[in-house]
Amino acid sequence: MVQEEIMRRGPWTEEEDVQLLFYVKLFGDRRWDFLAKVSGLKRTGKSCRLRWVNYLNPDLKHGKMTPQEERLVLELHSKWGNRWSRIARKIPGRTDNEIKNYWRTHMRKKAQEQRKKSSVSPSSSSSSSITHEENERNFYDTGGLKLLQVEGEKKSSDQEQDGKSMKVYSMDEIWKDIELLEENEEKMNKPIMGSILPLWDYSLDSLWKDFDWNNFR
DNA sequence: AAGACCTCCAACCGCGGAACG
DNA sequence: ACGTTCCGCGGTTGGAGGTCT
Repeated sequence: MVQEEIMRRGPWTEEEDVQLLFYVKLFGDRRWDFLAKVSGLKRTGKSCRLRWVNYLNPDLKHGKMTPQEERLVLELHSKWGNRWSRIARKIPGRTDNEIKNYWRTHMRKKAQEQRKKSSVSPSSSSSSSITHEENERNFYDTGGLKLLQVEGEKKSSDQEQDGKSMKVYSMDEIWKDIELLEENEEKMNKPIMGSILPLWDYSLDSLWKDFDWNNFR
């Protein structure tokens, strides 16, 4: 279609952000196709929604995950697997995208560490036919922490079962892992808490501040 | 100094399901 | 009941910036 050809894609500009903020404020964060049209933004409704949900929404926190949030993510992921939006709902101010990205980057690291360990002492996985690559995939992909699932433990194709979730990873092990991680971070002189990104805060704050809603009423 | 490699995250895509006419 | 539209989800990609060699 001709209309699709002129649709903008890629990174959002500040002007587009301001424009979207204005129209969301005006019409609410629903009916994204409509919003996209009336705003004059050459973006799809989908793109507008994504920008709002993942970035512009003032309820969002930005910056590094706190240890508490990390724990929650681990705990909830062990319960629900890759149900990112569901996990996000339990962690105020964080989006599914953010959590998903966090999980992929941090858990990949963990998986690699795990891999190193197991290659040093291969005895534990002697009966398994799973390759290292498969191990890594299982660890941070759909199965959550299946890698560490004890052989013979009941397996379920879908972990989605509200309160009666399957347990694949003991919380003790999770805490231990986190403590180790935090120790390492402290040794490397990296502050864990309170490192909110000033740059982002500045830009969005200024965006919200500079934008005087009253002028548009 | 510079090129290669890695990490992180914003944004996109495809799909399924809900809502609506 | 059916088709269409819209929304939300999970997976994936691309690029910017950082780190390593």
